[in-house]
Amino acid sequence: MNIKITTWNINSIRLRIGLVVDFLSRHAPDIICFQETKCRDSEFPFSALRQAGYEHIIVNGQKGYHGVAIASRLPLGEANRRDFCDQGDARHIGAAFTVADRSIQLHNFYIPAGGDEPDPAVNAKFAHKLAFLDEFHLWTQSDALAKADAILVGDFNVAPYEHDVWSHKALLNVVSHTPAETDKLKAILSDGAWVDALRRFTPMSEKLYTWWSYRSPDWAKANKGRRLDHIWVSHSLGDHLDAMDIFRDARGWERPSDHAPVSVTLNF
DNA sequence: ATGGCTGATTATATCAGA
Repeated sequence: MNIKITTWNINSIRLRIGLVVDFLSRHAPDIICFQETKCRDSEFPFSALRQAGYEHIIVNGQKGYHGVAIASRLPLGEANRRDFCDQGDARHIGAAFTVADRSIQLHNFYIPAGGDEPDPAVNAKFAHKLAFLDEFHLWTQSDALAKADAILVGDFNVAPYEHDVWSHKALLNVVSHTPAETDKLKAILSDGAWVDALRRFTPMSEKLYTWWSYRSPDWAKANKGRRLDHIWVSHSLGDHLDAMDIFRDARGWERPSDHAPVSVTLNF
């Protein structure tokens, strides 16, 4: 059997619930993970998602910004929400689901963007991002996770490889592609516990983007994108990866998110 | 050409995104 999992930085779930329902009707993932829901849990559009067939919903929101959620056709185990860096931010939610008699942990992240200045000494947001990545690294090595079937998804706000950005040279000192960030992300991957699922299907020499700035007057023509959104699977699941899609069309829908939805399909 | 935009806020300018 197949299972399809989508991640989408939706940039306000209330504003774009219509686009979400459209996406779900067209592509029918089993599970969808959202970032930047930008609402309190009490304001989350549960009923629209339930009507679309996603009965199992867990949320970790806050007023106005950040916020993550998971909506699923499959039952989800108890939600866990870890406050990385102890700042009270809603940036993580996780839960287990079962497929083919295997229990798989699913963790959904919204890693800090990091502000403008790529210097932790003068930019507290960048310092926060680097500290978050360090804590994330340690957490991936914890026993509970290291021995599990697990999938990590979300907006990591880092484009780790040369061809994850439109110009490696132009962005080397731009937050999201600085060596301070990309080295940390690559170190987590190179520990060997994770498969970068999008790159599993696309050669390192090919450009691959999931985000295009709102500021470009013609984002599609300029195509100055970055691969900020990620799906990593534990090595135990690597051989089950069956397909990957970046739904670039969704970036061109009316009043779009600046991120495209990204899916992987696993086969068991 | 790192911002030319966008979203949320007991708003009408400020913060956040990246």
